Amino acid sequence: MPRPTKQSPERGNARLRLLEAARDIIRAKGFAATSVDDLCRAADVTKGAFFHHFASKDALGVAATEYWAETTTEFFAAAPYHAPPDPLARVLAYVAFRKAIILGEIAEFTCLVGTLAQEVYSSTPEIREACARSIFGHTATLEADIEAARSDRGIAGDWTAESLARHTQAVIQGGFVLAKAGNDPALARESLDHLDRYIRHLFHVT
Amino acid sequence: MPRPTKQSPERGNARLRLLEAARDIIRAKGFAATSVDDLCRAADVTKGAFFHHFASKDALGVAATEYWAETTTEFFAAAPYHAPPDPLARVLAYVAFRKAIILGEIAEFTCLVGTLAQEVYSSTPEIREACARSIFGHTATLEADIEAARSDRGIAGDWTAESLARHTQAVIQGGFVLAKAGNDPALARESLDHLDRYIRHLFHVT
DNA sequence: TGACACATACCAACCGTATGGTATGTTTTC
DNA sequence: GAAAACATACCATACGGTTGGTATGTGTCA
Repeated sequence: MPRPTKQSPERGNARLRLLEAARDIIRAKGFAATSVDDLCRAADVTKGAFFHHFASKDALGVAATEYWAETTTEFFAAAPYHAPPDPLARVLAYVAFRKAIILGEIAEFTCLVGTLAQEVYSSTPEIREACARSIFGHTATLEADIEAARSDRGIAGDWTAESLARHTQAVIQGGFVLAKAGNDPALARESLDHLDRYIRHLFHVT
Repeated sequence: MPRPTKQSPERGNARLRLLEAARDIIRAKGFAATSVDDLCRAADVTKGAFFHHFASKDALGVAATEYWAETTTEFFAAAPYHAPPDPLARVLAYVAFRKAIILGEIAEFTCLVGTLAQEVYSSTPEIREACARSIFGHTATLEADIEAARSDRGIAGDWTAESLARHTQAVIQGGFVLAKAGNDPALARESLDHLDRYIRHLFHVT
């Protein structure tokens, strides 16, 4: 519920700006190393505004995760990989798309919820659960195409669409970890090439 | 350089105990959320001992990473997956072994350097570099078997042994991220099944 | 329609504590 | 007795969070 004023049109944006700051700073520094002051400084608001919108730093973490889930859902929904009429083509286009958007600074293309989950999984269950909703909500959007491709082509194997959808995320997240360790985005792209090859193998296409 | 005493045989172990505490606590809470006092308490030593052995908390981070690299190197060197005479069998045995050791609490089977790299990659380059040495030092031990399997069997493809070795680590690390997010070790094991299937596909075996 | 009651959005200053780190003293071994 | 291996006591600051307050908007009823 932003309420801009005639005098100060910035007013009403504090919450959103804090969420954007959280998205960017936490991906670079991690959650624990990001202070409330860091966020306020980046969002150009005071601490009073912070604690007006969020009951605690942890609550900001949950809100930032949910904000990430919403924005990424919209982003992927609008992405071009849904275009092909063939389900398998859409799945492969998804993998290609994920590879194509690995560009620029590491903090810019890596995943907030992967970072957060890895860091706070045991200390802050609320954040962990929000991360799970984001990740597995996304896998759910992939599952339909994978299952359609599988039944269309009469593929039988000891794997499920659900499991393969999750595996795509594991490969992506793992690629991010290696890219961070090696300080090289190519390490993340490389694993997506293997994933592409794996899926083609599963569906007997080249 | 431990120096145990006749009176107090605990003495001389402070450094090692701090490293063990770091290994366990950082995997559960993350690096930034782990305080020096946490580590001293767990290792049952004082702050004086901590800063006698480590110049700073960051230096402890580097040392803990190196300690992790050494101990895991020994652990994997002694593991049974080296037994098969066939290189491909060894590679598949490695994947099976990695799956088999995913047991118990999440903090106990997940990887210190993956967690650390994800958290401090941009804030503390020395730790990030130590993580890279650990991870890519490990992939180097896999490369020989993969390459031997590939040339033995005359496998040609647009992938290298080096790249596949790295991909195994990406899948493992990504599995850990999903296991943490979903609070379920089975999510990590599941991705190793996909990795096993992928490698068999690459080598045309069932 | 206007003014009263109330809610929202935000700010500046402050508080108690936990933190990383230091300075100095004591014990133990070679 | 020198030096390593600790322990004790302490410091400065950064941290998450609180407080009291102001400005601005909105619902409502005479």
